[in-house]
Amino acid sequence: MLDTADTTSAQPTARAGSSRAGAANMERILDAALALFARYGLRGTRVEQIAAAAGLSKTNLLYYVGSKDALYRAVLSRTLMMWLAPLRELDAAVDPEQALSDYIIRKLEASRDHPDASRLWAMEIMQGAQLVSTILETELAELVTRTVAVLERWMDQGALVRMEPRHLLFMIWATTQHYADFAVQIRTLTGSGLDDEAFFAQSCEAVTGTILRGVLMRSPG
Amino acid sequence: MLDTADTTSAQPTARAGSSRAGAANMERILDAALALFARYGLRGTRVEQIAAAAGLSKTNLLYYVGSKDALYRAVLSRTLMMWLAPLRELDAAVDPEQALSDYIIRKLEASRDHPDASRLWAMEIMQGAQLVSTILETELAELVTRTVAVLERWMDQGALVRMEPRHLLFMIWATTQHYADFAVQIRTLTGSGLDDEAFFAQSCEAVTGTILRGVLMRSPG
Amino acid sequence: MLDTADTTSAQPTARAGSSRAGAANMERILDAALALFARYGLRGTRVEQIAAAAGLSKTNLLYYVGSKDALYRAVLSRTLMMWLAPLRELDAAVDPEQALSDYIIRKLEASRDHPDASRLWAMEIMQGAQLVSTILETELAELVTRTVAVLERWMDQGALVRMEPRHLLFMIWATTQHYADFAVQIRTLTGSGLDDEAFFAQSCEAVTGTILRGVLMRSPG
Amino acid sequence: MLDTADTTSAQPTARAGSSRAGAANMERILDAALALFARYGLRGTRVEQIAAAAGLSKTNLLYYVGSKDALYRAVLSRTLMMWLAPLRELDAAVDPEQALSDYIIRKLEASRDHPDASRLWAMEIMQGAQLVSTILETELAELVTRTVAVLERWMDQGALVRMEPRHLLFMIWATTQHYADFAVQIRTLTGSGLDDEAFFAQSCEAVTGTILRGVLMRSPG
DNA sequence: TATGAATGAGACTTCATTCAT
DNA sequence: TATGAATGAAGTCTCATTCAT
Repeated sequence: MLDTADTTSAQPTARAGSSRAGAANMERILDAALALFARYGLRGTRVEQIAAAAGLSKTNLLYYVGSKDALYRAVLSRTLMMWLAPLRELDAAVDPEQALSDYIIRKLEASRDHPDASRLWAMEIMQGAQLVSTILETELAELVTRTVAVLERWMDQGALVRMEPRHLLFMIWATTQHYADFAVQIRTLTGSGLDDEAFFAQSCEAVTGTILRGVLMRSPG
Repeated sequence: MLDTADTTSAQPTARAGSSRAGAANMERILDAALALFARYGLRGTRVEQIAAAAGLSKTNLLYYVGSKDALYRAVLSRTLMMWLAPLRELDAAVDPEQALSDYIIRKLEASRDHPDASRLWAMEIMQGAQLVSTILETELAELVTRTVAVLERWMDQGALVRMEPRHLLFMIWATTQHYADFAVQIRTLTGSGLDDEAFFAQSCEAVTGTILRGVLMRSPG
Repeated sequence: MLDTADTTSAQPTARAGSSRAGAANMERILDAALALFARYGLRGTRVEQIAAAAGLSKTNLLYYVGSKDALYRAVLSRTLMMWLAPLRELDAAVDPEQALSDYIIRKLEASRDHPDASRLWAMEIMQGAQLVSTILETELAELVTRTVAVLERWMDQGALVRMEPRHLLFMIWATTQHYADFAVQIRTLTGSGLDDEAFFAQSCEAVTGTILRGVLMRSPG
Repeated sequence: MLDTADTTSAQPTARAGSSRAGAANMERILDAALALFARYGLRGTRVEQIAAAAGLSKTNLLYYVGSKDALYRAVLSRTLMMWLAPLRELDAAVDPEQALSDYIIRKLEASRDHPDASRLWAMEIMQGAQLVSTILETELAELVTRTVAVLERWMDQGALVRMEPRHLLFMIWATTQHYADFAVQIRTLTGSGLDDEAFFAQSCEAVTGTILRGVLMRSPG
């Protein structure tokens, strides 16, 4: 059963999952759960659905995960890691153009590779961030503070347009995640999505180009 | 009971609610439902919750709306109107700087004044746009086609940076709606939200500034 | 409101229905209710259905009839009269062949003209005769006793085959009412019903012929 | 859960109930349901009632049968088999007197042993045969066609009085089923029922005697 | 008379979870 | 581990009836 206390552990301590087969099952469960929770929400997803998607019986699924809520928390904590990773990797050492460009691309790649994670995160925040509020207040806040310092340094150096740095972060998050969260809408309006290579490149170009032009003091070379 | 066929009518024809008291109740119901659906989703919201929030008995609520699903559809159709309105008003006659700036501000005002509507729309899209797919494919697509033409004309005139115009729309939507959809996260990280006048101004400035710099050929005056 | 105590009164004392329009409404209500109760049963019929069929609002219908149960009882008591009438008219003075023949024809006419009444009666009996048990035990029992005496006299006279006379009554009831109660089945198997003149004649002939041959000492002339 | 598609299967395929205990439960459920549906109708019977009668919890009952409607259909399909069986066994090889006599007795035995089935069938037909119309049109119609051929042959041979053979079938059905369907009325008027051995014999004698005398060319030996 | 509004007592059904094997 | 059986707590919706006008 999942350790229901530690919300942040990506690899939840499980009474199940210690064996080879068990671990594999656990993976399948988490994958299936992510896909379904991201689509139907916590309440909207039925345990039986997840079990079917993971190829287990409902009872057996619960044997592994303890409860629906615990599973949701486990999925969420895994998602969190994915969500925070790109920001952690923002490189303060390189020049801002390169750093921001890399960051935006990594975020778009995340949107392309883990759209469900992005959507789950979005739904969780929109619904009040009940379960992740702690993470927001600690890990994320801290990470943001650090990033803000970097951005401000760049502004002080005259490399970036002067603005509240957090808004810049919000804009990057918003634009990049939009391609995952609103994928259905985008597909309806363009006929394509990030999984299409050309479309990915085009989106990358549009987002990076516009934002960099918008915040760099000199147009990007 | 709601007219469940016409999903697009903002003022759902009600079997009940034709009288004075009925109409007032209907308003209260739609308001309460929007707030709750946006927060807890369709499945996560209980009819009784909505009834309580609207000051009616559960039974009486159902007398007006017929069913939870029908109510959801009614709320959604109302939300849709709010969501599409700003884009409809985009003025092709004025110069692009003014037009885009106005549009962004209107979108931010919408995020400030109707954050629930924005969130409901977002959730609906993220969950596959089951109910609004028709609207996406017809009304929205048409509106976008028209707007794209305007943007392309501006690009042809050398006023805007050349890019796929749809990405510009996506960026505007993403950045402006982000302030409503991720309000909790933003509040955690900044301590404020769009309801704060100064913060609204600051956000406006940041978003409009960055985007306009990012897409106008000459820096905005 | 109907007098809910007196189950047998065909013209229930109503607080409504004293005026011209009221009486007309009451008729329409009873007709509509009979048709629906006969088809869907007491529980299976909704007050609103009856109201719609009678051209009144649900509330107004209840104003007239007091309650669904009271209406059901009123309809039933009316039905009862129809059901008992033919037996009351069985003429002990004429010869048995004529008397039985007439009775069977009257029963078949009743099945043709008031199939709903027959069905309602049948359903009521099948469901335990909760409401009509009193009538069964008093009026019907008495009527049957009288008829049995007549039949026995005819047997004593050697006009009829000797048998328990009640079974003869049951057979007549069963065969004649069958054409109303199982009309759907009959129509499926023959393509016709008692409303068709030829079919009515044919049914009459078959039933009277068989029963009379079955119970008269000498073949009917 | 019941296979709700195949209305005709007497042994409804159940998602649940494959094990020993499950099958036994299923039997108890169907029995209880038949008794109650026959008495109170579909709408008039509460799931909880059936569950109690079967010795299960309401939830567990639904675990087996899926829904009230599905249960009703299952009961009905079982009833159908009972109803059609006697006619299937009508033996064209023996002489008409014997064959008809046997058939009538079998039908009376069915009325004695499965009165609920008879009543349920009757109610279903009276209410329009919504669910069994297909069976009426196919299986029953076919069976009747075959039987009609047999009866006509007998008429051609001069063994039976010439008449539309279907009316003879109707009369047999009507008179025999009457003892089940109108049992309450019969008991009120005679103090007895088919479960009483003497009464059964008497009824048998009366019905067979009358009908055979009514349709055979020579009085039965 | 007539009707829109309102309600409470059900009734069906869903679903996460537990039990027993 | 794995699963069929069982359950209780909820949740939606129906419907006869009453209220107020």
